[in-house]
Amino acid sequence: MSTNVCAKTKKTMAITLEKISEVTGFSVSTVSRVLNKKSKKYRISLETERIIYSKAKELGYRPNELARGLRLKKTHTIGLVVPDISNPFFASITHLIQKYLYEEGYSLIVCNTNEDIKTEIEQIDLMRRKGVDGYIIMPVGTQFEHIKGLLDDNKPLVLLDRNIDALNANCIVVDNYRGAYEATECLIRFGHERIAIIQGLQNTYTNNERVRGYKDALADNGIRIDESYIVGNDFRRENGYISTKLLLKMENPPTAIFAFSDLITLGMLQAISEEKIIIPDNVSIISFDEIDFAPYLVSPLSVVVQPRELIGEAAVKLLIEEMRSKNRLGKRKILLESKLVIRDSIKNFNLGVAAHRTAS
Amino acid sequence: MSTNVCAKTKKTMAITLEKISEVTGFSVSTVSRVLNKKSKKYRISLETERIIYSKAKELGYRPNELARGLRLKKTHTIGLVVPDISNPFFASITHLIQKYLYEEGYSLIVCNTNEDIKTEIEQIDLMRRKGVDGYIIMPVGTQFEHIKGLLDDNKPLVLLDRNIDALNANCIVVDNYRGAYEATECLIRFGHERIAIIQGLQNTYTNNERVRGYKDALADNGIRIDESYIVGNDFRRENGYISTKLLLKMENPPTAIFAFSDLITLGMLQAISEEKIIIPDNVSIISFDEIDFAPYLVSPLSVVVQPRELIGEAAVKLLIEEMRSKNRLGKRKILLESKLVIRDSIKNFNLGVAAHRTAS
DNA sequence: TCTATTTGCGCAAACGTTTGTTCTTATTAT
DNA sequence: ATAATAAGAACAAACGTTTGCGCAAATAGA
Repeated sequence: MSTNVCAKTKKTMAITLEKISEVTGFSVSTVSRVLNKKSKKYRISLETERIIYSKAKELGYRPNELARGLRLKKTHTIGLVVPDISNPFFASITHLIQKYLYEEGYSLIVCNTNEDIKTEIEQIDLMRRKGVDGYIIMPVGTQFEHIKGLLDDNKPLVLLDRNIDALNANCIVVDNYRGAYEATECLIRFGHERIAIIQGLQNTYTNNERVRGYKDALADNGIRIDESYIVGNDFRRENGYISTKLLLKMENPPTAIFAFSDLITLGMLQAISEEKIIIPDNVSIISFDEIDFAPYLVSPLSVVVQPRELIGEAAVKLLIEEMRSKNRLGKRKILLESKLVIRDSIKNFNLGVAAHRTAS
Repeated sequence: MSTNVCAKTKKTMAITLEKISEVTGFSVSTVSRVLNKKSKKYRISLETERIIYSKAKELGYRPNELARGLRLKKTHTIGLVVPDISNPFFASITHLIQKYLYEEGYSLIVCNTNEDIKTEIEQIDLMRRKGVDGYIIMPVGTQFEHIKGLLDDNKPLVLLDRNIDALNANCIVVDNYRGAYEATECLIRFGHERIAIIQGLQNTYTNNERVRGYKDALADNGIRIDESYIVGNDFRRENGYISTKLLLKMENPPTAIFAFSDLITLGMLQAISEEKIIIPDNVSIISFDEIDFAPYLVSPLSVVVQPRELIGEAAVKLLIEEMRSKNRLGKRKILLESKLVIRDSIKNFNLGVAAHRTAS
């Protein structure tokens, strides 16, 4: 191991093809071909192959992926853009994406945008410069010039969780409209009419769809839409807290609140707890996103579950497919179903008691 | 924009220094120097600078970071190795690390090891080949040859959450021993003697320390250590579920259970719920790791909180410092304090009632 | 006017790969 | 014995940067 120490700098130098070439006496090209398993194709003798292999192993050769990427224009790295990786929903998806990509031999560069479009633009630009082979993006908003630019490179790209209609890109989304519609309808069936929603970030795809589902459910059931029951503007906890406080203080407060994310629900629970209000007796709640602890809350929480595993798996599958068959196979838009899980957090006015537990 | 389309392949080519050199008539070196803000140093005229800048902007020049990395031996990328990014604790830390690194101008490559040493070794090797500038690692176990190899390159490295004593590396850990000791002691003060623990992965630093804290607390209070109350071997949910079932089925079941992770607690709650056992009347519980929903659970959960923000921030700070001052400034080991938060999940035998709420 | 200095910029090597082409030698066929 | 072929391996260009050095022209000093 003393062979890889640079004489002048005394620093250990990385083992390169050249070094192996020197010690074996074969040219760099031959070494490269052997190590890339191209011996047959280039008719390298078995003896040569054996020598090179063993020397490479002995020296602990490790190919320089930068050089390789430069030459090959392939980095085996995928860029993932996510709004907030500390959100359990996104964390879970990230986990799955990383897992599947690893199985396919890809690494992952992860970027948080914190729902900030400027950061998103910068981060995507950076990934592009780093030569990632493809992108999985959960975009912040409806602005998309920077993503359009990406499509022009024609590197594979899939939009996740949030679609941008104006963009001809692969995308995988959950049927947010239907999820919200069903949740709202369920509340209505249980006798609620004053139903509030706490929105997430406005003008995001998911939020728009959910609001639409909510409104249509009300309209279809002949309930007037009261804009004062539509509050909030952020998917985070603080929004849930403040918005709930506001709702509870109304002269005619809602009998049910529909929170548009798990973190909003967290803030909401805090507010409700502080106000010493009882779920579901005084207020019913339902939330978007699975919450692991939902069944064990003071009042087991009803939720709209999104199929995280499917989302992560489908994203990688789509991306890999597009990488394999580089010829245009048309962009695909995949719509996944959400699932309503009713627990005790909804009061059933028709029975005069709490809703019957349907699932755990 | 038609200038960047390759005549033969009809594909859009990336804008390179060479392309800018062609259209402006200046050499590649001059273009490079201008774009790297080295005009003064190399005495490039302001006029030239202006021309090059505007052309670069017009063409949308984007430096190839692979080439740059190859030449400069710097990638401005940090490798993060995490056991399970879907775990809220790790997700939260990852988020913070990414945030701080971004502020410092670094990207993040993230690897999940799923607590598997083989994956860890592979992933670290891959990062090394990709030329990351530094590493933040939450190692799986106590095996460390592969990490030692990293130290030999002398790239900055910080071990997080889990220390490896045998390794002379920077590291940031929480005082797991003390956290476990205090939690156990609290249970004892409340009159518990049959205290069980559900361990995480054995032979990890965190687990070892916690077990040690638990045992010492018992010993110091004159309680015999009963090995049958020490169960489990994994930080995940399933372990919590199964281990709890086993504990509850014992002929002489524990009056309190101390879960070594949030996910273990989740499984535990499921088991307790299925067995229709009441917390804290029939069994008291306390858990390692903050759980956002802890206050709103059927029985508000007592926890040992670890300072996530500090962990993430300290990790990045240490790493950056080591990168800046490349001269050896000695490895540092930082120990952070955990905090005990008592809620209603612990029965106080001394009062004959549930513990008084101390904090929310 | 002649030399010294400064100004402005280009040449070319290097980073570590991959791969089409070419070159040498050995083998086979005629 | 000669030509054709095959086997084995080396050459060199290319990927897109950065940077030490050198060179010409312009300016300054004498």
